[in-house]
Amino acid sequence: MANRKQLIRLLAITEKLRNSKEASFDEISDYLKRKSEITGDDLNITLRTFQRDIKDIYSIFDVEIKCNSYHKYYIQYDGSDEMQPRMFEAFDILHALKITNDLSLYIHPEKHGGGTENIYGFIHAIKKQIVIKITHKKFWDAEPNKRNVEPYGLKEFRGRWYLIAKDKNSNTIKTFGLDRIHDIELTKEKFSLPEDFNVKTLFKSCFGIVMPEKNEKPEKIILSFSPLKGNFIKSLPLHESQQVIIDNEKECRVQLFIYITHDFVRELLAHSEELEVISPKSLKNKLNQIYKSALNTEK
DNA sequence: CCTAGTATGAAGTGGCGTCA
DNA sequence: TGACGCCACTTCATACTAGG
Repeated sequence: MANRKQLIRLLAITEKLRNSKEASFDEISDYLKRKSEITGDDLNITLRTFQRDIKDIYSIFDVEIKCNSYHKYYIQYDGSDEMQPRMFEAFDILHALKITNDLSLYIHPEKHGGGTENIYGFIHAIKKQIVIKITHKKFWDAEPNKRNVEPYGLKEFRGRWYLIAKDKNSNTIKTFGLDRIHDIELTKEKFSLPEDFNVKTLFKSCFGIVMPEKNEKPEKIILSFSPLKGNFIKSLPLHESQQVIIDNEKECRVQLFIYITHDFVRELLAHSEELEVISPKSLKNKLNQIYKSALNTEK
């Protein structure tokens, strides 16, 4: 299982460089020393381990750290965008819970509903490229099933964590809700990541975590919201491709470029009469059909 | 059957030499 | 000077064993 201390250290280094833009190894070392006093873990390291950590931070968190000509380290590329802060949060909570173990008499945390209790195991397997056996239970299945998967990465969507992994049975990339995974087991088998694989580009045109069918293509979607709802949609975009094309006292019209997956359709249904689908026609028809069948009381 | 102690292999770390 | 490969050493996690 992944070394908890090491992960805390990687987080601390990333945190330090995020906060102070750039720092020399000595400054980072000082920071770790101070952090050690707070957490009780000895996080002190030598330059050699620090250099290894830089590589680990890149492979686990997709954060690239470089050294400039003034002997200062800085974050050159931060691929963590909206995803990692939540991950850090999950770690922090986990870590805090570990620290406050003695307080368990007084504190009763909900048993990590998000399934994050296995997160160290997942990170370890992703990093080491180890095939894992997961016991997974779908919402609609009574019986959990076991399957061997190649873990590629983790993704957060609307407060839930998902494992992105290749199912060894069907040879397709799937997402598994962490709260649906009851148990993980590391196997002896290793795998290698496809060269063109990148979690971010994989989900670029997805609404959430539902993967499109093989031959499906992302589509240009134009939606018109009521002005009131529009304010909400503007502050909390449906997707990163969202662009506001009309914004007046009558409507707020936005354009998206994504796959029409069933989770996206469900999201649209939630906006009911405050939303009108302008295009494509097929999506408009789909929504109409769902509304119609919902009204059909004959069933 | 459970717990504490021990053995063993794996993973993490530090130091040194080399390269750019 | 920083990055990195290599090797030796340390630490950690797990399996195993003995004793209650």
